[in-house]
Order: sequence, then structure tokens, then C-alpha cells
Amino acid sequence: MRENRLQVLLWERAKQPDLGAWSLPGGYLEPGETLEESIRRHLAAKVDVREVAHLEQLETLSDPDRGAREWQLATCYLGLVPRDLDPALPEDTHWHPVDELPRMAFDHGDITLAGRERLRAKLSYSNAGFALAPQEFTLSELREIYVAALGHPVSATNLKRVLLRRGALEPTGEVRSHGPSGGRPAALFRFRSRGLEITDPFAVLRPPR
Amino acid sequence: MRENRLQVLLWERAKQPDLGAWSLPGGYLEPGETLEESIRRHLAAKVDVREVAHLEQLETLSDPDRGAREWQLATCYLGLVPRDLDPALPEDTHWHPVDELPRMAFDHGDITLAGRERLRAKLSYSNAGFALAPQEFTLSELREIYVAALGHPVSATNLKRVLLRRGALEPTGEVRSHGPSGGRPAALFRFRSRGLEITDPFAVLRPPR
DNA sequence: ATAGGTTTTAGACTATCAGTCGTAAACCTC
DNA sequence: GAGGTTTACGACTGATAGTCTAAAACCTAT
Repeated sequence: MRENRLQVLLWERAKQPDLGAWSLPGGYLEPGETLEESIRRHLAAKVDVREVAHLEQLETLSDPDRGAREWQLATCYLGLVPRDLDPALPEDTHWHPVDELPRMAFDHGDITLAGRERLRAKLSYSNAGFALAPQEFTLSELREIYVAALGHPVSATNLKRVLLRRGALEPTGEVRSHGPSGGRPAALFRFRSRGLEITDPFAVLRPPR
Repeated sequence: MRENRLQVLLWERAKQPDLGAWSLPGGYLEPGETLEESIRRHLAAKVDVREVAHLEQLETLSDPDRGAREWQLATCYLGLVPRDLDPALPEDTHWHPVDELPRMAFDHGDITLAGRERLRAKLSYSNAGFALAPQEFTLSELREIYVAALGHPVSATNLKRVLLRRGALEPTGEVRSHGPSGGRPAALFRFRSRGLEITDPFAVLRPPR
């Protein structure tokens, strides 16, 4: 979440092929490391993103025609960076709104959309919001995050009720006033857990009591 | 579904390491093929399973210690074979109940359980049942399949109501009597589609009308 | 200080859907 | 035809999501 929109971190290619197109961060797997270790290493080295709140594997692509020979196999990961973190970025790296992508290198546009879809799904049946939201937040702020990520209106009443019943959210007891223009101060909340927890995967045909 | 239980196809290793342990079917990726083409080729060649109703990627494992050097990377797939298909199997290959696994080779036990979990989740928010059920079936038969796959009781009333409302099921108009012991003949149903369709991924916080 | 505007919060009401149960329907065997 | 078995149907209840209204708590301007 940057500037109240869902954004993805991209870097601009300085070499052929696809010079000038924008690319997802990543790199090669080194001997002796796992895929997750590898993507964390590349993120830290290339774009200084060391604090990824959530990282999960998306899919392994294997089309022989998807690029150069050594790129046939690529395992994609979805990583989420909370809204209040602002990692230092090199010159060629920027955040881009997911629904206004620039010219993307190779199949990275498709991969980005796949990541967005995974995020949408996870938000609905897990506490994945913790990985986008700051430590503490008002319900209105959380609602803005869900609206941006889901792409449709979200009722603040329902959001609060659902997340509270799930036990995903808890009030901090504090309130926060907003500068000029007034309004009742909003209660602050935090996510009870900062690890991914599936809350209701089997909404239908759940086991009887 | 075999003998009214959820079973997985395994073959017995005839070589070290893990001689005598049971292993998931699979093999190496050849140059120029995709992962899905590869797993279909290996299934057809090794265990004569040519009719997989549904095949989806599970996860790519990458632990450097998960086996021999050339096995560090393995992409796992979940394949579902309908209950009425009975592929010819070679000597060393058998179906095994998923909740009574034999001694498994390497990490194949964990992979099997991961596949089972994925199946459980998919059954609840998609029409994945079509890949386990025969072409036509009674509601009782379908209920047996769901019970075996989900591992908990399922109400036939709710199953029918939910799948009909989703539009996943349709009555064939036929009925089928069961041999001796009587009982009202059961109406036959079929799945309206034989391709995977996500039916209700965003059960919560769905867009308002 | 008070009035008016703004934002958040809480509760009531309604609609939808899942879980349970009882009863009728349709078949079998004796 | 009686009794047993399985399936089908509908009513009832409970839980949850969507909507709406009013009150609470703050700001600014007069």
C-alpha cells in the first residue's frame, strides 16, 4: 500500500532484451540454498527490502518459450511489505500501482496479476491483512487497505464484525484524533497475530458440531 | 476413491536408497517440455494413468537436503482420477488409503498430506468433486465421496442444497434402484461442468450488490 | 459558549444460508 | 399386504452478512 493504492515494486531493465521494460525483482538460485532463501537474498541485495511481512510461493512457470534458455524454470513468490515500511530503493527501482502497470518485461505482467489474485483470495479467508497494514491503525484505514487490495467497496461495519469474530483483530485501547476538519477520534486496532493464519477455509459443508 | 476410501497411487522402490519404501509417481523434466507435459508423460509411461480429470500444481520443493543432489528441486502436482476409472497398473504399483500410508520414500509422505489438504480446501469452494465422482451418481454416492475426502460427516441435505444453488450439479432425470434390501430409488445427478470452476472464493466481504 | 459540520461507533433490522429434524414417498422382501 | 430400508421434501432454527439510522465525540467558526 503506497499512496492509498496497491503498488508493486519493479525495476527498469537496463539491458536487452526488453530494455526499458519493467521487471519483477528476482534472480538465480545458488547451490545449497532454498528458493525462499534465494528470493530473500535477491530482495535484500537488489532493492533493499529486508522486511517482508509475508512471503509465499505462487507458482513455478515452465514454458520453454518464456524467455532465454536459462529462464525456462522460474518459481514466483508473493511478498507483502507493510504500508508503514519504506525501504531504501536504488535509482532504477520504483513502486507502481498494480492496476496501472507500465510496459512489463517478459511475462512479468501476468505474474503480477496472478499475485494480485492470490492476495485477494487470501484476504477473504485469512488474516493476511496484517502484512499490508501498519502495526496500529483505525478501522477506516484498514478499510482503505481492503478496498485498494480487493478492488471493490467494503463496509466498515462488516469488516470490523468479521475480523473481530475471527479473533484476528484486537483493540489497543488507544484512540487517535485526526488533524483539522474534526470528527470523532477513531479507536486503534492491531492484528492479534503477525503470522498467516487461515481462519475459515471450509466455509461450506463444515463439520457439524 | 477406491473401496469407498480416498487412496493415492504409489509404487514400491526396487533400488536404494529407501528400497522397499513407497514413492509417488514422477520423473525428470526433459528439455523442451513444460512441467505439466512432463508429469503427464511420466504418469502415462510409468503407471498407465492417462485419464486424469484434474491436474494442478501444488508446490516446488527446494530443500538442498531433501535427497540426492539432482532431486533438490521437485515440483509437486495433485492429480485426481475419477472413481469409475481403473487404469491398468504394473506389478510394483498399488492404491493406498491416504490415512493409512505405508513407509514412504523421502519426503513423499509430507507431499501426500499436502495434496490431501489442497483437495479438502478445493472441495469446499469449487466443483472439484467432478474429478473424483463418476459421470453419474446418486446423492448418497456423492456424499460418500465427500465424507472420505473431507474426513468428517457431511449432511446429504446440505450437500445437495449447496451444490445445486452453485449450479455445479444437475439432475439427469433418471433414477437408479439398488439391488436387494429395498429403498426408494435415488435420483441420478451429474456435474454440469467437467472443468474446475471456483464458485465462491470470497465468501466473506464480498462486493455489495 | 454555542451552533454546525465531520467522522466514528453502536445497535437494530432484514435477508440469506447452513444445520437439524420429522414425515412422506418409493422401493424391497417375506 | 405388512414391515423394513433408503431417498426426498419441507419446515424450523441458528448464525452471519448487508443495510440503515441515530448517537457519540471531535473540530472550526461565529
